[in-house]
Amino acid sequence: MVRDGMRFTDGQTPRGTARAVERVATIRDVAARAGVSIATVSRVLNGSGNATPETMEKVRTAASDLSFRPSTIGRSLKAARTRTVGVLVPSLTNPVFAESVAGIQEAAAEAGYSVLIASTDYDPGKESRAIEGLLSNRVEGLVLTVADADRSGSLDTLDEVRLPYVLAYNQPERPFRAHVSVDNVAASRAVVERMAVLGHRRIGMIAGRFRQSDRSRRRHAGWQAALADAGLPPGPVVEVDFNDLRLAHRLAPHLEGPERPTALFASNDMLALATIRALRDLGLSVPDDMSVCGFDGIEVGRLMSPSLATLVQPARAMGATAFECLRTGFSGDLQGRAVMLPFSLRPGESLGPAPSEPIQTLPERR
Amino acid sequence: MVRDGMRFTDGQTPRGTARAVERVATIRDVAARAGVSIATVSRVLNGSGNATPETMEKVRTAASDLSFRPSTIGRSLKAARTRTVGVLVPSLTNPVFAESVAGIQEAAAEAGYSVLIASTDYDPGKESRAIEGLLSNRVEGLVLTVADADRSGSLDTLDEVRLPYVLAYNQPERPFRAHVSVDNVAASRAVVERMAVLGHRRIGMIAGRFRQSDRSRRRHAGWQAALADAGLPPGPVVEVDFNDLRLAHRLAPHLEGPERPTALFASNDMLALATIRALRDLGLSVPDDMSVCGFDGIEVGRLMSPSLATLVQPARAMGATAFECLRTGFSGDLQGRAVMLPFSLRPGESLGPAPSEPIQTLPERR
DNA sequence: TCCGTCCATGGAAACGTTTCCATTCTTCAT
DNA sequence: ATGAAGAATGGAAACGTTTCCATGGACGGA
Repeated sequence: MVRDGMRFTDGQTPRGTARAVERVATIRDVAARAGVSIATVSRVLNGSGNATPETMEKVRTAASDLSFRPSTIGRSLKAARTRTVGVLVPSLTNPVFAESVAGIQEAAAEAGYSVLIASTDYDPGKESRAIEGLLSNRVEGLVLTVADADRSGSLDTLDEVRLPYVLAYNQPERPFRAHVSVDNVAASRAVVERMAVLGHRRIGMIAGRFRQSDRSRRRHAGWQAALADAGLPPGPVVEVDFNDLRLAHRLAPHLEGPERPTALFASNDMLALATIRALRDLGLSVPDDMSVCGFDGIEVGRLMSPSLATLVQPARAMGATAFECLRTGFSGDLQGRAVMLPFSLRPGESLGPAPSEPIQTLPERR
Repeated sequence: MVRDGMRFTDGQTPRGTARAVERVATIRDVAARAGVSIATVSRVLNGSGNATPETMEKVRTAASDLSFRPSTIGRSLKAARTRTVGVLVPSLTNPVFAESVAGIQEAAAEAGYSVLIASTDYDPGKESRAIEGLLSNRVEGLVLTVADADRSGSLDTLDEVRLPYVLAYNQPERPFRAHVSVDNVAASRAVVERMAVLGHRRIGMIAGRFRQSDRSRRRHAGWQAALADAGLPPGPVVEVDFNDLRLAHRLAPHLEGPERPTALFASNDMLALATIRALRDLGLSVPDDMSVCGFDGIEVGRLMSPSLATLVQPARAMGATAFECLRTGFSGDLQGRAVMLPFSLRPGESLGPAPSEPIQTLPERR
């Protein structure tokens, strides 16, 4: 029995490269040093089963002397549980996703889970490879945001292998897929109604490609419905690609003539920022010549000038909730679960009252 | 020999909860279905060793019928390699970190590595717990950004267990810790020199807490050195906390009198945005009354008005390079490796020429 | 004093891979 | 025809855990 010094139970010398890499201590090393069996070490360290105080002491010191850290991979193999979740988002650099990932990560850490991350860059190839990787890693579940939750090969795969997942931001039309989101239609209505209250009667929309985003579709629907309810004509809709945010030449055609909109609703904040920038390049002032309101509630919106008016989604809570939903759903049924989070309208300098001249011809709406 | 249908080699029924969870297929299931041994399955699927075309065919169909995905955890256990790296950043919601994480993730995916992510929120407790978690997960190495790379318990731990790591953004004074960064001193000098060229002679600095950030210290040093070289007096330095970005009351005292600065250099972009916001709240116009330049080069800076002048770090490349550095260093020695990435100055509307009155008393600097 | 309990501990199996080694079979040169 | 060489394949060990089961000892009650 070796009482002091690291003992390599298999008798081989530590493998090394140019730089001497010590073998990391295993439970056998701890057992040898403490002079007990590995079963006892496991029990003591996990607090399962009983042990003499002296034994516990011996094991604990041995473990700390060797700075033993139980290998989660050995543990996972035995337990058939990895305590790991996967996260898949289109992009980490969009603040709204970054924030929800932060929420997931925080909640996961709290619950003792690890987080494997992957991103798709809106590329279906990357997306499916990412999913494969996560599946191989035996994540216990996934929180993800996909382009279109109603037709997604990745989600089909997940359904097939019956791996639990919860969508974040996505709001599928077929509701059997668990998701956490805001009520995008109602939220968009709130924006448009607010614009109407401010006297705007020609309200356009800048939207992400409908094909590419269920959210964009929903938000467009809300915009449309609110306009109809208010008896306002639908303004121009500009569908833009997320890869090309230089909008000036796309917007210019709609900014001429007496029928030009006085307010633009952007289907997300990145689009709203790009819109403001483009308007400025075109010589228009926001909000004097044109009001703009975004959707997402990214933090930088508060810092810029003019500050960005936006529909705030609780991004961090969205991530955290999705994780909780997933975790509590591990042992139950996730099918059809949907959580709607509250939204709010954050006022900002980019959204002001409509210019006065057109209003004179209209009864003011309260 | 079972020829068709999934066979559970251990004879137990699939364990299930409320929702029938099928056991995921293992290599034994594939072997049984193909009528070969698990060794053969492994060889065929990994392309190691030879096999009859028919055998390969049988194995491949069996694997795909069962949608077999080799468990990386079984594999890792055997191979003592996890093909996983850990990433640790202060915050995922700061765009500059989000972007570097994106770079890491991209490079890692390319190289067939998985990415475990954790964040610290500038909380040492969270930081050490995160490190513990990553160590337990047997990551092969770490890319991380810490508050102060010269005194970091986490880095000491990593050195102790000899786990390879590469710092991103950090630029430790003691250079034995591998890192990828820009030359922060030179970069800051470039900013200040540019300001001088534009006629500014009283240049202040808004900096993150020096205690909290080696970068902030470096950038401050560069600012100081450049001022000295230009024969300019050091302007006011405002050290701010990252948790409280309402700066108006901090800035106000320095904005009075004839000696007030005409330009402010912020040690990072989030600070620069907050500064612009505060100035605006105080009734000053940027850049007419005060120029502001940031440091980081976050993308949203381009979109806002006024657009943000900033010292651009190649954040994505920083992440990608750090990962590559780590990966190629796995088998070698990482000690003392330092990579300096090029920086550039992005002009922006927030940085304009100095107001004319003070210039008349000064020889213009070229 | 003896028997039955319970407690502390150890042995060993199992989880899903990869890989070394051994075995069988084919093939080719002598 | 015989032996050697090589190809195809299978058996089994190993990786680091957890946990079931067995064993031995202490202790209390009759």
